[in-house]
Amino acid sequence: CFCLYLRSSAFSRFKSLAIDRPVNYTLRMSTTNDTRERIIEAAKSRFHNRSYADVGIKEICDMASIQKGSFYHFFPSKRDLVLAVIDEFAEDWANGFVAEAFDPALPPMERIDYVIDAAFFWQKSSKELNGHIPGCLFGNLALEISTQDDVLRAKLNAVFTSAKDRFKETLDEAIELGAISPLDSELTAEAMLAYLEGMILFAKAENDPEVIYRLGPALKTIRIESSAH
Amino acid sequence: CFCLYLRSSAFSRFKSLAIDRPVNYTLRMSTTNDTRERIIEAAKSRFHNRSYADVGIKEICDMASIQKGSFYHFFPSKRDLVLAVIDEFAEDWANGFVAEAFDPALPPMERIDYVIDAAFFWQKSSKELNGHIPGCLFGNLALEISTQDDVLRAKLNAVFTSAKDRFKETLDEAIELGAISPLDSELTAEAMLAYLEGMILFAKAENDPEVIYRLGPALKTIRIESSAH
DNA sequence: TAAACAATTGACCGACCGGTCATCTATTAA
DNA sequence: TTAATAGATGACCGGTCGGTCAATTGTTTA
Repeated sequence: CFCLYLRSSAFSRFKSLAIDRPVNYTLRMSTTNDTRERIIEAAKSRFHNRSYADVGIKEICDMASIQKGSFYHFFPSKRDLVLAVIDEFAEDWANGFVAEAFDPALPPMERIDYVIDAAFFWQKSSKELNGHIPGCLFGNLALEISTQDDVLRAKLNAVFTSAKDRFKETLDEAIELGAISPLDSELTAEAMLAYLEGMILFAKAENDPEVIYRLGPALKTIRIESSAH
Repeated sequence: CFCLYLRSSAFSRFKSLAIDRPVNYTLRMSTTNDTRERIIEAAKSRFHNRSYADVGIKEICDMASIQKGSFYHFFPSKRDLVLAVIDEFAEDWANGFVAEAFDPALPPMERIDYVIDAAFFWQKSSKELNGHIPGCLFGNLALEISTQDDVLRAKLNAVFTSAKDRFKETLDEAIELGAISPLDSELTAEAMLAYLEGMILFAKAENDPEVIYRLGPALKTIRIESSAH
């Protein structure tokens, strides 16, 4: 499973609260109360499987078994919620999907293959649960709200950039080992990530995870040459 | 400009009404009353620049300078409206963007370059108008509603398939002319379209049309080999 | 000219939207 | 033990959502 929700979220809460609170206070927070986490967990799942605009606060509260007043005790607005959801999901992603796919023990170009596998199994297992492929939460949100909220857009961009960096490291390593001929690793990394999002978009549109296996082989063929100096 | 709205929409109305209506009646419809077209035009622009869920009927009516009752005289529901919007936009797309990019007078692989140019200028001019890159309406809708409405999903798939066919024709022609080495043109066409959608997603997330020029060169490097027999 | 029908109006519907607030309870620190 | 504060409650707010409808106006056919 790609989700290390409990571990990662408990850690992040501890970290953020420890800054300006006494230690024993922080311990209480991180051990007993989980309402905030339940809200985020509920929102994460709904936003991922439907859309930001389509999911209401009431529905999230019902799913987390709390009242609306409690929600606004933890989040000033729906927008602040989705901001937190992106943060948490990015952490899940980095610790789960990305960490698993970009395993440093693997030869660099095999990691790229592994990204395809990871994406396939993720979407496939989601489909088995809900009947529909949810796609990539970041891609979904990026297309839904990029024109409407520049702060959210920037946050999503940051997530993409850190994912792109993983591709770039891998490509640089592959070049160094002579596994591939030199290229512009920065741009090629971005291109590969774009292709990955495109594949997932098609898989979602066809509601068929096999699309990822069909189109996957092209990922490693993507190249952008270094520009001449 | 990629939009031949007036010409194409007038033609489609004529066609669809001529089936079961007397001729002079059809002529009146296609010459005087344009309310339905104004509704679709307003919805097309709003859905493209924001999202399906975020745009209300009231707002579309205001934009088209009609009352809500008039809207429901032409469309049974919001869902039927977006169905019609997809139809019209697909026609605009085929007659504009696609027809222009896949110019048969050009050598096949140059058409692929031209797709990048067309996508770039389209997004760039949209940004100059509204301050934000709208992306691809079909990609936007596919990610927003694929999990919620299988009929809409199927309709969007049909649009993608017809676009994919243009890529496939072009690749087959290039292979025949010896411009590229043989490959699986069906899959490679789908892969190229996926990459195109991925590029546009990134351009929208960064709100920068230049992304399309940066990542564009990789489009022609995408290859999926024919599977062995 | 009259009947028929397309087109339009604007008030109206219940449900739900994001968000507020006074109030109460549970926990903690002093 | 008490004062302070976090957490939770549920009624409530104005506004908007998609959608309905009876009545009116405009145009065409008979």
